[in-house]
Amino acid sequence: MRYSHQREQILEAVKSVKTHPTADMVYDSLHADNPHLSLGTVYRNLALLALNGDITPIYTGDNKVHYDGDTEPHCHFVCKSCNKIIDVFITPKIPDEILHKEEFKVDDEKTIFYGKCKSCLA
Amino acid sequence: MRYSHQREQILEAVKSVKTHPTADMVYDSLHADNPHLSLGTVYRNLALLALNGDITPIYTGDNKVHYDGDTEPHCHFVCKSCNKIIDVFITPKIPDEILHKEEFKVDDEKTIFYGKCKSCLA
DNA sequence: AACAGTAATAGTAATCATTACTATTTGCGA
DNA sequence: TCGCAAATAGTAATGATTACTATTACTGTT
Repeated sequence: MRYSHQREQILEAVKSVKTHPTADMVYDSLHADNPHLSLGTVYRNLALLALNGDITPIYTGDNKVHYDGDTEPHCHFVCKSCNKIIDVFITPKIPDEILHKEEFKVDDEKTIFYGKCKSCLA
Repeated sequence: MRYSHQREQILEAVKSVKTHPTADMVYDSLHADNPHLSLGTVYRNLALLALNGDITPIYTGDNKVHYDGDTEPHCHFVCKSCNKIIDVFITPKIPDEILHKEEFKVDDEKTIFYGKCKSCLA
């Protein structure tokens, strides 16, 4: 994988925020300073960076892929009202009985909690 | 919510299989016997049934919503090669420290394990 | 420093899942 | 049976994502 200025910017854009942005959000945040940046480039690089383990995709069910710049294993909370994603710094533990199944070999886990955030509860 | 023959069929189609079908798959499985069934009806009813708690949506990251007819709390395994979804009958336990957070109130949890299934490992 | 080769980008078009819209049908209470 | 609101069928529209292609720009070599 060759260096590209765009990829570096995209990685930095995801790493520098705690908002778990989508491709569209990353594009918006960079487009002002880089008018020639292409949305396709953002999509392709987010996928590449995720494949590379530099960022983590989150599938909340809102029909958009969000990305987390923090690759330390942790969980997420999703507000069913406003769709906000909040980091939950619990280390998910893959149960031993799952690790030794014959049917499959697990190498990753994603846990999402759903509910209502503080401001939506009020 | 008023009774409809289509909704009953759609619910039955999801409940009767262990394959975690998408709207498209449900449509295909019913369309042969019901040539006038509309895809939009399938989508609308799957969403309704999920809202009602009769089926459970699964967001694996393959950009399609899958549905599980088994509403007992359990986890899923997703093969990163063939995208097959396998039930993992572990009762996920929401940790106490999460249940008593001030920032949000949790009322649901979804856990997905990722890896390779037996046949894709071979 | 110029060259060549190839990976990456920009810009646009296409795809695919899902939702919206509207005329028609149907469940169901009066 | 009548009437009405809810549900459907069929089709059009939307929105996220991917594909395509000509152009650009890294990077190893001379």
